Amino acid sequence: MNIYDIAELAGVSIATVSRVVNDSPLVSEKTKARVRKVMEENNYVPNVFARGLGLGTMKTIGIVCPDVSDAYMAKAVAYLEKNFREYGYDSILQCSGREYEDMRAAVANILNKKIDALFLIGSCYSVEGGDTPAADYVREAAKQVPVFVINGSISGDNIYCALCDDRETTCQAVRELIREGRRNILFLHHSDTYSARQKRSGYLAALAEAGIPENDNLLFHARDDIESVKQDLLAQCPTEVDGIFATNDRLAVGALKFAREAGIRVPEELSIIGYDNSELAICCQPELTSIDSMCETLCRICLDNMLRLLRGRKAEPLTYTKGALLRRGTTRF
Amino acid sequence: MNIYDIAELAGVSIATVSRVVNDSPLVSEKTKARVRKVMEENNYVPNVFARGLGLGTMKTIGIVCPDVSDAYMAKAVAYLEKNFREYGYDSILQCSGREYEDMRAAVANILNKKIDALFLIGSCYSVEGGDTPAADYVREAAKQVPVFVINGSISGDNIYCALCDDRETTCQAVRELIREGRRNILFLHHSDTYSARQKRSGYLAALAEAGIPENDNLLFHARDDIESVKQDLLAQCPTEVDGIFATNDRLAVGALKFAREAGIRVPEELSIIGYDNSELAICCQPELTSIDSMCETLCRICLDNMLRLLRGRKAEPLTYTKGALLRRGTTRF
DNA sequence: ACACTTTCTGTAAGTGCTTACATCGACAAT
DNA sequence: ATTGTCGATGTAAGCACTTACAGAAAGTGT
Repeated sequence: MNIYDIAELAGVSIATVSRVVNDSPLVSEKTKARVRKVMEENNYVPNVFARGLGLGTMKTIGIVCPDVSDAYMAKAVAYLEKNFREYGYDSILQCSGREYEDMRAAVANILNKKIDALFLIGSCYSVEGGDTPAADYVREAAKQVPVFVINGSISGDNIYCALCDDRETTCQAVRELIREGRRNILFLHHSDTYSARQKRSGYLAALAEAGIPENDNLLFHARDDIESVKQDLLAQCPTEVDGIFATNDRLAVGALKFAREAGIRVPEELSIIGYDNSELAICCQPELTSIDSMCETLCRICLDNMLRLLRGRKAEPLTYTKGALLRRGTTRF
Repeated sequence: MNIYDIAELAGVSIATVSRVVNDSPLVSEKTKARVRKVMEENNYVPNVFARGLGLGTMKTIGIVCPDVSDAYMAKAVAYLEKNFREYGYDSILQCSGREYEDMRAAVANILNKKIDALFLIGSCYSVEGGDTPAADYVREAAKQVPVFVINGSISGDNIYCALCDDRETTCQAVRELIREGRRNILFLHHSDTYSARQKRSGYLAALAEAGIPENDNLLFHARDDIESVKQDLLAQCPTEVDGIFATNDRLAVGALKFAREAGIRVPEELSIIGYDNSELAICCQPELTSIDSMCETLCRICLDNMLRLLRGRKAEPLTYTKGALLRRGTTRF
């Protein structure tokens, strides 16, 4: 059942059918109605490929993220997908893993699909100064199609980023720990992404403000699963630590488990703050004080930028939001 | 840069270029090499739409799930997407929500994309006897393209399901609770999906085996977020309860929080078992005994079935796995 | 040297749609 | 009656590929 069949059945030309499909004002309401009826009766659906060939676009948006099974990314993907569809776009998804080459391949592959826009999720696509190899292929991609980065920052033409001001947000959170009287605050991180570095920078700034000297022993690198974090801390956590700022909730939960095992009371002797406000935070005991990193807000910003762009208007290349500190049981404030 | 340009530059016809792209044995190695070189130099990529038009397929697989931000589904999507790509397929994703009409629309929409196979994730697509309205459109879809259902069961031609034998798995778990000496075991559930009914059936079977009479007060319906579950249980949990079987980990964690708030010791006075073995399970204290519902195993089965089918061989319409009980701190066994 | 394969390459006809341009009828203005 | 205008429809040329079929080149056997 193709456009010719419909044209024949409706007694019009294929051009008219095509116009009806696209709801062109060039067709009279009368013929529109007639053609539509024939289409419904034969449940005709235009062939996407032919359509794409003619139009050069298929109304799809590509999403690339390192790993959808990560809660933050899953939330973002879910939100984006839902909203895209409301505007008539479908999404094609590609999980790239975290290796440079795989990410590059993922982006290259998804570009071949003639997408109308590319969304990247996660700070692993970020670039500090703006000139690491990882950013190159994104800039390359941006030559073909607008690129939107959620929770990451890449400078360049046709690249639009929305991110949480992790530095400032972290700084404020650490300030609160200091106000509680904590002096030996551990910075617990896993990877060395842009986002992690921003957080570290905010952490150091808060210490500096309070006149607390830096201490390299307090920059603690751990593996990224709950059990390993616990083990790593049990093995080498400096004894004087009275506060832990973790770059994500999983690490924070690991820290909490470490405290329990080490017999350290939380929050009496040790305060813990997580990041991302995932479901893990309200799952543990005491519930974890965490930072809402505004996943959906960032998605919304990128989405709005995209719509603006598609309507021929200007979009904002870089937007910051601030995270919100959610006070719960692992801190005293 | 299209096939004509490459043909001209390489001094061959477009047919030859096309054959090189498709690695046809009809082209001599010599010309293949020459054409490939030209393609690389100009980084030529065949147009997907034209390709799709000619071939009638674009090597993409559709995935429909109610909600990717659910941990189980996210895990499945991640696994599938990764594996599809290994076999040269891309994935297009659609989150359907849990409403019947939305699910129907999602499936209809994704079918228009000329996908090569359709994957459905989640038991909300399931059908007990095989004849609820929800199954109709899936059967309709199966006329166009093979359908694979992960953790759900729909009978029909060209539909291939893989699911965890929730009934038997639940039955075994409840048996263990009984062996522990529990007599008043609460069945804590949220929705009324096929999967939930299977679990209930297993629960009842275990009770029957042990000669424990059914008690409707012990079939407890709660809302599906941690805080609400806790509230619901605080409000109306029968006092004699000494065991809780929850249909997912979130509910189980809610139950754990309830116990803590009600001053009931776990596992001394109350045992709790969850389902899905999500990260939540190892996050709480004591860690949650849970059932691994074999997400990736089920995905693997469907994937294998698909590959078999694409190679023209027969696939298994219905495969069961058994879940694995992971004993942790919320039970005494 | 000839016929006959075999191997490789080219020609051209799809594939189903969009859209610039042409056409046609109706109606208004002259 | 004649020209002009405008709205509705049709014609045909893309769009970038695949592939059946034709044909040329090369190799084989006699």
